Amino acid sequence: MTKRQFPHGRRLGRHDFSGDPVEIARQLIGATLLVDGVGGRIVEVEAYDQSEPGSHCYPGPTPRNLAMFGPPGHAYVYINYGIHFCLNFVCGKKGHGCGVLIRALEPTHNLKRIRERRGMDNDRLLCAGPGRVGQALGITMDHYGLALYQSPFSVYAPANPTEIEVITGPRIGLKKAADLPWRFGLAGSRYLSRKF
DNA sequence: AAGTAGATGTTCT
DNA sequence: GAACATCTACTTA
Repeated sequence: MTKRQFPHGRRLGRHDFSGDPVEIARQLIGATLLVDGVGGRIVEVEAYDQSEPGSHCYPGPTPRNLAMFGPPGHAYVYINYGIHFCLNFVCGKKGHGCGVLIRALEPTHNLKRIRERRGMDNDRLLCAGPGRVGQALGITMDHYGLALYQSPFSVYAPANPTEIEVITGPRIGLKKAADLPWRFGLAGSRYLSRKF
């Protein structure tokens, strides 16, 4: 009998997000993210923390960033350039602002729906960038603050965490704290937003 | 392949 | 007003 290759490991719970955002960002590479059953494998993320000026939570709690000061394991959604809905996983401990921006997915679940939402057939570009991920998954402000371990979200650990090669680099699009190497990606993936 | 401009609206100075 | 954790379409090579 042949060994069954499962697409992913166990479902992540709230405790999986309570920790250092840089460490969690690294571990999220290769995980699977679904919203209402639509999504794919996480191939690129960035970490953000209250302690550095590149982060939205650097100034402390505001109406916009409040979710990042709430419990870990919830969604922080922001609108970028007036157009794009970008999704973050809130990490750390309640009261300390930090999170992980989901920058790119390898689409694996319900490609049909993703292509519809994105209005294109080029699989490589469906989820290659935070704005594209938001559109592909149908993210809106309705998702702000929702738990990642409950419907409509589901996040699954990688099936084979030891075989995943993670590459690191500076975060994209920042003028402040642009030197921190807090961008992480799946080595060799063709679904990255940009080369490392 | 690489560069530029325009879209579009909330937040910050 | 300016900046902004970006994307697309269009230009130039």
